[in-house]
Amino acid sequence: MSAASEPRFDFGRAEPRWQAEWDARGCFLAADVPTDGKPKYYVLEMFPYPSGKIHMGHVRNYTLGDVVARYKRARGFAVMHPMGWDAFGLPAENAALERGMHPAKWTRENITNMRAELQRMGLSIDWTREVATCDPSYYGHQQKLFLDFLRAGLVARRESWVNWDPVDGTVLANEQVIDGKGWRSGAPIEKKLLSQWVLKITDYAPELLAALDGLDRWPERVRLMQANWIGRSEGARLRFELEAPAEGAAADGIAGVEVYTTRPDTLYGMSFLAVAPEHPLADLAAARNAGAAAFIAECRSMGTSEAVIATMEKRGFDTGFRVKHPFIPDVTYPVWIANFVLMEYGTGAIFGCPAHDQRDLDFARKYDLSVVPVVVPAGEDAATFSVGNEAFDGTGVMINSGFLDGLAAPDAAKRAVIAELEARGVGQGVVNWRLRDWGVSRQRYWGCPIPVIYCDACGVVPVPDSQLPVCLPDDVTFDKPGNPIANHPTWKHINCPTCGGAARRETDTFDTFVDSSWYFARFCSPHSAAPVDRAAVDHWMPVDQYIGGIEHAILHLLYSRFFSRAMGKTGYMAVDEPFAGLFTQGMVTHESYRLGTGGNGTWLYPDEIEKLVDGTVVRRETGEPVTVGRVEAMSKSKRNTVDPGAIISRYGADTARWFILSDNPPERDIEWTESGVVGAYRFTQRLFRLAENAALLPAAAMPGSFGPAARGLRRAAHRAIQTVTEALEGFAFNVAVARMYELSNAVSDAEKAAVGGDDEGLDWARREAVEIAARLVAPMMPHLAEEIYARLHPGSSAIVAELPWPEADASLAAAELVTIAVQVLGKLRGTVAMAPGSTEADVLEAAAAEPNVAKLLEGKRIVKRVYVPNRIVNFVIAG
RNA sequence: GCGAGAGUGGCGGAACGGUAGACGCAGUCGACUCAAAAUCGACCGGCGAAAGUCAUGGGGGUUCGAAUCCCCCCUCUCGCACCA
Repeated sequence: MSAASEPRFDFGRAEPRWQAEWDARGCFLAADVPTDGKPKYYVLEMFPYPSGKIHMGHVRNYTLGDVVARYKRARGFAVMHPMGWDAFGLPAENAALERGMHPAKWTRENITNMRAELQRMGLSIDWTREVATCDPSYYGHQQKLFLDFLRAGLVARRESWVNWDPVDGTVLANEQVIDGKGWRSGAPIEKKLLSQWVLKITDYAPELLAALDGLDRWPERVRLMQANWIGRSEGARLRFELEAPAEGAAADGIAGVEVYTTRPDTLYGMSFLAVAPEHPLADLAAARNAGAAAFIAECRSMGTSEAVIATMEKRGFDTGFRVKHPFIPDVTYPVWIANFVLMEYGTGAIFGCPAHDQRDLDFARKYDLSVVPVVVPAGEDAATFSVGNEAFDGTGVMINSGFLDGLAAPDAAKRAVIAELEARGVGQGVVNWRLRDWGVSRQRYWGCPIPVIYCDACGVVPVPDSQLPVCLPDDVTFDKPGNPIANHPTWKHINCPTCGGAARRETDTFDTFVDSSWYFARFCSPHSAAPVDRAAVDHWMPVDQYIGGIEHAILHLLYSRFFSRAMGKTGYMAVDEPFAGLFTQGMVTHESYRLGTGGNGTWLYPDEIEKLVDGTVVRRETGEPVTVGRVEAMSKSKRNTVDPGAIISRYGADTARWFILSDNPPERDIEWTESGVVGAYRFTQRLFRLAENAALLPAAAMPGSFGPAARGLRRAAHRAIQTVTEALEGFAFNVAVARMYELSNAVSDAEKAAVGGDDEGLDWARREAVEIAARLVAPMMPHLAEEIYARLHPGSSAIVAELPWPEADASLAAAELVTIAVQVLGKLRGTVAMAPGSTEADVLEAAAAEPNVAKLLEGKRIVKRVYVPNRIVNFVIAG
């Protein structure tokens, strides 16, 4: 057969043709409120930010979801699989600043491009449900939800600290703060207190924690991370009286400091008290002490991110104030301002017990404060136990602690000390939560306007529902510092809806996490005049399978869980948990390349380099040497990206889908390699060729009996139905791919056996196996599957996308013999082949007779015989 | 720093506590070819002539049996509240 007549899967023609066919038949449309009686299945992947082009992470995410959607459809579910755009956010404003392009135009162009790219992937998406969060027809409903939350008491106004760039006159995201400086201006950033709208997620902290137990189709680690984030702790609040009241500027002197601790049992090990730089007592210290003021000012320039605060050097300033110990008369401790104490957690003040807390110990060693152990580990001598540079935070027995001595720490001692605090009226046991209320105000243009009005006479006035949506002004400029909406000459000026007097609009917009906290509900009825249609959400919610990156394990998922409850409270929805099943995928990584040999040259794109036969890597155009860097997440800054569009053009969507599924488990990071893609491409061609050869065989009635090769092939095919199904159910897509390779190898073997051979029924079995292969591979490579099926059934109007999932014949799939491993003392010494139903006695006899095993057993006493049916025999011998 | 994961041949990985390395990629040799590509066949963890033996990041433990369960350590990844 010459190369020219070699059958080839022409993806360039086949893929658009099948996409058009699915579209024409409406294969993937769902109804808002279906009446077909089928069980529903809602598959959702995290919607993308429209950055301009899809990246490999998207290909992976949406391929995973599409496999699930297509598989569930074949299993008889009515599947809803929508797509939309998380279209508000900072990058659009950056584009405006850098290229003078309006965020709306930039975003809409990006959406158009990315939609086309996603459509080329052959995803089984109901595009009639598409929404973009930057569209007033979406965000107007969000404003309505917010106003209903406000009326329901779920919203508050509160001050909080933000990163402030004094040069750009703007608030910075944590990621825009680099080494304490603004990324654009380079100016040292400051902490600034701003009045913000918050959603009261902490009202739901206990419930959000408790309900995690019911999320049995979520990864355990995500539930753990959320539980830790919510951070329930049991401790005590206690008040320390100042030795002498601190004089305030006015009459509001401070007489004491309230502290929250999870370890009240270590109270006798105290050596200092520390307050956050933002604490009122710190303010008082600053008022009378220039050193304190300078230290606080320094702390102000260190950013608001917890990670930054926790990793920097622990530093403090002694205010000169002293507090009294609640139980020990006449003993006082210094009050420090410390840069590692968080104003947002607990009361913004701690007592320091260096012996039993690492941060306190580091601080005490730096400033030479005393370190008194009050808990000794079991087995340690109280007289000699001391703490070096490692705090002891384990369980033990109380010492040096007055009435607590001898009690078990921490639990019994905690109970005793709390009882004493309560008896003396200086403190009480409390449950504390790490979770903070959700600040949703952003001083940015490209977001959903917060629909409130400020009136000097009436105060804060919600925008009346009839005036929604509050649309963003289009005619904004980005040439001045600050928020473009606030700078707009007229937009914010409005008459108060209550009194009619002059008033101004809120110029802050919502955090984009608000947009993504309810889009899954909107997808159920994307054209509804209300935020959601109750019948539609009642039918479709919760999402049965949600798929996205692990990087969203906490914030997005927790906010969405809160939002569903808030929408429940305001009557929009009855489902508390929006995502019944969650799958978190790994990242897509690639080698990175830098010009030169020092590893610090310009980053190069993968298609700018060439790997020579001797293993060295050079720049293709110039031959300059290139350093191959580590494999890491694809990112624009490192230029280690691969453009999915180019891959699809060159190898086809099925190849891209197949590779991204094949190489490793979906929850793990995947390294994109060119050779892997070529391998995937070869498989599409191989499967097509095998299938087409079989399709050329005459279609005939099923024979009455089959020869050995035909029986073997049928066994392989029916086993593949079982194993591929099992793998898909378990999200083990890489295993499903491996099973498909095994089936194609079996078809290939049969093709060879057919040459010259005369095996009864082999032609029929080949056609059967190839049809099974097409239907099993369809969720993963849908275009190829259709193409094969069409060759097998010329003239038929049936398509794989509308066919049910194949059923395995278990009797055909069963093995004729099983191999049982035989061990002696746990080491493999041989195998025996047995019929599947063999008795234990028969298997043990055959195992003992295996020559190698018999040799080892000779003259020995068998102490124990371990027998695991169909798997293993282990002889434990003595003597 | 705190919280959460991951680590198996040259590479990606497979493996209800039960034959470690399925399947793929790369590679080596061979067939076909004028040649190349494609395709097909054989080999493919280390040591050893073989019998064997050592091997799942490192060190301990539980078990008849551990990649899998427990403890300690190392390395890498994710999150840390205004990136999405």
